[in-house]
Amino acid sequence: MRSRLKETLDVPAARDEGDADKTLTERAFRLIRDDIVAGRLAPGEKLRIDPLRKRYDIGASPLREALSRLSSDGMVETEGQRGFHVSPISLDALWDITETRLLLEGHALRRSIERGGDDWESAVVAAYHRLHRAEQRRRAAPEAGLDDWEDRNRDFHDALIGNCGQPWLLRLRRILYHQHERYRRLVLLKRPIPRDVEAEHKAIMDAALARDADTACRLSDAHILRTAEAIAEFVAKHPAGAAPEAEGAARRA
Amino acid sequence: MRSRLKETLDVPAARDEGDADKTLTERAFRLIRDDIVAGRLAPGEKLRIDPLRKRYDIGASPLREALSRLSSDGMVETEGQRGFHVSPISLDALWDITETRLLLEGHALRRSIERGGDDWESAVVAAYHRLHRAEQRRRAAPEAGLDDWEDRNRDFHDALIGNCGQPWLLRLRRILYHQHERYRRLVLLKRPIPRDVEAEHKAIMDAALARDADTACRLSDAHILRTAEAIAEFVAKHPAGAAPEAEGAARRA
DNA sequence: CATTTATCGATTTTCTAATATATTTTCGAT
DNA sequence: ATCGAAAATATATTAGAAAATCGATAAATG
Repeated sequence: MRSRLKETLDVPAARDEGDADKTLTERAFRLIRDDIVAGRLAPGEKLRIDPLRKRYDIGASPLREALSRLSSDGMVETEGQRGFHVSPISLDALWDITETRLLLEGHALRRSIERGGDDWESAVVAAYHRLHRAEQRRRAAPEAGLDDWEDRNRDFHDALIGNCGQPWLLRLRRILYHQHERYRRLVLLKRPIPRDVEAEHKAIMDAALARDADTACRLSDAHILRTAEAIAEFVAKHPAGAAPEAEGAARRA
Repeated sequence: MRSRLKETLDVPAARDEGDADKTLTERAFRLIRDDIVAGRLAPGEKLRIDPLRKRYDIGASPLREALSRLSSDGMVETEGQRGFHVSPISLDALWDITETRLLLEGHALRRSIERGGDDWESAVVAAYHRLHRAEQRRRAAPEAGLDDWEDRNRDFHDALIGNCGQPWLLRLRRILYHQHERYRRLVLLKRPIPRDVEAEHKAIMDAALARDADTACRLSDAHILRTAEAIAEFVAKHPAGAAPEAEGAARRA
């Protein structure tokens, strides 16, 4: 009778939501979102339809539908008859996102651990392994595999909380994760990871597999908070890009 | 520097998000969502474009954009190239939504109370007063003012948590509130409110104004849980409409 | 003369209408 | 009955037209 919670466990290393780009709208959605998250579309930048059409080779309607969905996810904003633009960033928003994510992720992690199960355990171990490999590879070629590392980092955190049995909780938390990822990557564009994130991941996994929910949540909170603090520090020093209104479209003047 | 948190307090009794329907897309978004929440579009019902065009007198593109946004909010689902349909309902989803909302609403309420402030207090009192008047009116004409009562009930709960200072928390919680409202109204279509909800509202407000966050959260949790239990009981007895796939479109056969 | 207000044109966004693509149903043959 | 091919239906997409906004220049006012 129950139908869709396949995101929960079935495909541990699956890509994000909808998976395969069955329609141009889905394709546009993923491409634009990834460009925003990766910083290739700058915060506050105006998103005019024609340039986007050429950039992605996709017609106006699918683009507008994708942008509509992204506006529901808070990645772009749309105002009246004035088109779309990438959501600006700010320190306030960073802390808002961080605290709310802390709340959701903590709850989901605890539930996930309490429910336990063999499938979940092996999914966590597998995801950690894949992430570990990406970390090693990244140490060799620091700039190269960032996209890859991000994918696996996301998969690892998804696997940890994926057993909580609350699709809505996971859904909302994923929105925040993507927002958080955007802030993080704006920093990672210019700096390497500043601390031993790998060890933190291992500690969280060990606590989770030992069914020690309190410790796992504490470590997870610290993990997220440390990241947010690093981002905040960076943003405070380099205020560039903080809600710069129009940027990147300085083609005319 | 900070820009948009006007939803938080500025306009206590404001209607939902985007307010005025500046574009047909916004208009379609609100109309369809309200029809789904009010049960005029049944759970699982297929949403074909042509019938919708005639129903709302809006073209295909704005409709599709509105449906795209609604799919991000979980009100409709879209699968590959097979169009849109109203999200089905289920007991599992009800509890998922309820528990997740409990988490967000509790946190937001506590924050809101802790931060206090005169503006917030008066907004809460005003919203309660408006709700109170609607309750009285509804006792006189039980069926009539349901839409009105729902608006004011939403405004009251919004006012309580609106002072938490976390726009993202409010944003995600609002998604869940609408989902919850949908389940509730599917029941209210056929039954009156089964308990003294008015007294519960008053108790929550009193605790909030007394800055007793623990009590307010406890009462709020109980309030939400009791509602969910009433819905669950009803849905268990009347399994009709639970993921009925295609319904209401039984025009052909 | 400086500042504001009004107006026009260019650009952009929004929407309608028509085309192409995919899916579902129907119908006939095995 | 079951399967497969073809028609019918619906969806997704493109192209083009209508509405609105923005910027610049000109007129009006203090």
